[in-house]
Amino acid sequence: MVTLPDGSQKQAAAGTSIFDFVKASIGPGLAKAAFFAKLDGEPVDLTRTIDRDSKLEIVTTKNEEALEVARHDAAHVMASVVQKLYPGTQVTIGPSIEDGFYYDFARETPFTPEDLEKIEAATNAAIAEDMPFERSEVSMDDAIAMFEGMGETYKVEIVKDIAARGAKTLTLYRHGDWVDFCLGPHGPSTGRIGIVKLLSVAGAYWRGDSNNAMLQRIYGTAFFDKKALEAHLHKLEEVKKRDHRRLGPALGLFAFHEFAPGAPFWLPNGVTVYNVLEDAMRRLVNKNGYLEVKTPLLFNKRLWETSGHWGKYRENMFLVVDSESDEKLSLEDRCSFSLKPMNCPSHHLIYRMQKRSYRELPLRYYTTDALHRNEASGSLGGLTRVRQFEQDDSHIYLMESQVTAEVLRIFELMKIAYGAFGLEFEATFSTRPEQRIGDDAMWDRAEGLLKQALDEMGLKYGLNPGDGAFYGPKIDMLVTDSLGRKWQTCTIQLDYAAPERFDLTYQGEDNTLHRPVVIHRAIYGSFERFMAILTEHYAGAFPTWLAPVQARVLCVSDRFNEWGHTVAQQLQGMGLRVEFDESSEKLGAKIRQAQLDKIPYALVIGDKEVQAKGVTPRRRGGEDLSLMPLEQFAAQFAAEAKPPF
RNA sequence: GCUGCUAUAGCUCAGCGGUAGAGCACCUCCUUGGUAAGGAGGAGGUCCUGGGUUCAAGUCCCAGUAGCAGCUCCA
Repeated sequence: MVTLPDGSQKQAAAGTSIFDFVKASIGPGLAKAAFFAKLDGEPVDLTRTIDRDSKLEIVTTKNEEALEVARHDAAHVMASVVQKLYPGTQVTIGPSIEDGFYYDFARETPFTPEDLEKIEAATNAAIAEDMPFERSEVSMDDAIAMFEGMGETYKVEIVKDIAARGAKTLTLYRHGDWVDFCLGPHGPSTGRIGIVKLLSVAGAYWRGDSNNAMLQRIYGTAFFDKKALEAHLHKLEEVKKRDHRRLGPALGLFAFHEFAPGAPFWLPNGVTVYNVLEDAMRRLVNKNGYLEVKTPLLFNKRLWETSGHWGKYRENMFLVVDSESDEKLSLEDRCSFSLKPMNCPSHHLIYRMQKRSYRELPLRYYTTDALHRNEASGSLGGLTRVRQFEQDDSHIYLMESQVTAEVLRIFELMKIAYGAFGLEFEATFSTRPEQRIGDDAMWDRAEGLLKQALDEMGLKYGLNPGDGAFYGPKIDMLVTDSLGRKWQTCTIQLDYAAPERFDLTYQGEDNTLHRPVVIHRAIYGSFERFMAILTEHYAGAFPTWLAPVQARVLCVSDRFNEWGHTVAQQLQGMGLRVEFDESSEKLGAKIRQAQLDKIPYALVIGDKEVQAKGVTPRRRGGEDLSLMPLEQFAAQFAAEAKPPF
């Protein structure tokens, strides 16, 4: 007896394949559209036989999950083609991933872009051959012998691992004369994959470990039809257009120079946005009991020895040679100073500058100083990974009993800040890792406090067991932008180690000394990364309150310049960021330029406006407002330009 | 840091062994034009840097630097 998703039940003769059952008992149309099935929830091939009462769900090519399977099919086909075209190449793994798939190959000579074209063509040709995927099971010993015979050393290694985990048999999938092992399921045949497009080659370490051999990874994607593929490629183009690395220089926000890799130059427009963000955050934290401080950028390494950075983080620190140090010493010994990579240790020093009372807690220090981290050259990229940046960084010193309430306060600030940008956020809760300090009782308490805060906030969160810092559990925030992409912005971390290392204390109500707990938190995270997110989120068209230039005055002819200048000056006098277009272009060209510069308002001035002492505003989207008196526009413009927090 | 790719005018790119090109931007002049490009003229380049091959090198080879796609890393 087979139960279908709609609850209906149908009789199936024992031993019939799912495909035959569907064709006979449900309909040939569904059988034709079917890609794989779920038998009692377990994904299986359509060739799987039904041998007991079960729930059956047919997954058709309309379903996203089918596409995932098809992409895995595509990875198999591509691997088979690569081994034909390039004998001696070993296969390793090839999963389907978001939006596509990849396959890692072991080969002396890397693949060139020309190779990729050849492989792509041959892959699509193999798809056209419409070879069925055939599933079989073999014993582990047979599997090992088979892959050893084929000289597939990586496969042998994986199979041995699987055997070591207790598996008795291995599932093989064959199409044509090519075989690989894999859990499956696969689609019915190669012909059902649709169309494959290969995108890039890159190196990837075997098993993701940089001590291992570098493999050649080919990335590709597959779609059931050409139209869907083209839509996907078009979407990639659109994302590219929003890329902050392209928009930043084009809109005069920021730029990079070879002489300072990983350190942005903030151009006038970018500084304006940066400052608006920074001012808003400063107002917000000031209203919420934070105390702003500034600390040195350059510190004696004794600070980092105290904090533990010298041991654990030195590779990422920019060390500074003390010119008065003994030249005979090693270079590292001469580097008695370092630029700070984090603010926490210097905040701890301030905490220690006087005796603290429980009455002062929670004590919240806020800093936006520049931080320097010597990130690996290959990991730099735009504003999302830089070597010099600033954070809206805070360290909060409090009693354990205050933690939950304080975390809730932080969530409230995040809600205000992210809400202003229309960014949704969710949380990931990371708990105790294997390597950790403190006893289990401490971790129980700490995790309980954070969990309580998450629950009280009603925040959606996922669990990341074992991913906490060695010194405490943490909450990571993921924000979702206008394209649905997720970005990690900040973490809220509980720290039980720093108070020990820095011997931080407070005098309690009971007149004895106690250890405070430290919370590390930032809301934007780094201003640099946040600017990147916002630039792409808004596609460079910042809302009026953030826009570097909020309005530009455009005169129909320079005969109207006098009133135009009056308008610009009056608005500027109100603190609004208004420009005057001096060019001798026609109005259409000026409008076009304002639009390309993504300025929220173009203020058109001609005869009528001069007569009426007014302006005719045009919104960035193309919407024309009607002629209105300057005072009226100024009032509504000023309201719109006011930061929301 | 690792693998691969890339580097030509401010930007986007073409050129590919024989003394440097286009579009846009920029400058000058003309045009005074009502909602996404008015016209004409002009200026602008140690073709990333350093080596090598060659009679001859943006053009081929090697190295360095930076960027890009990934991998590793990411408090």
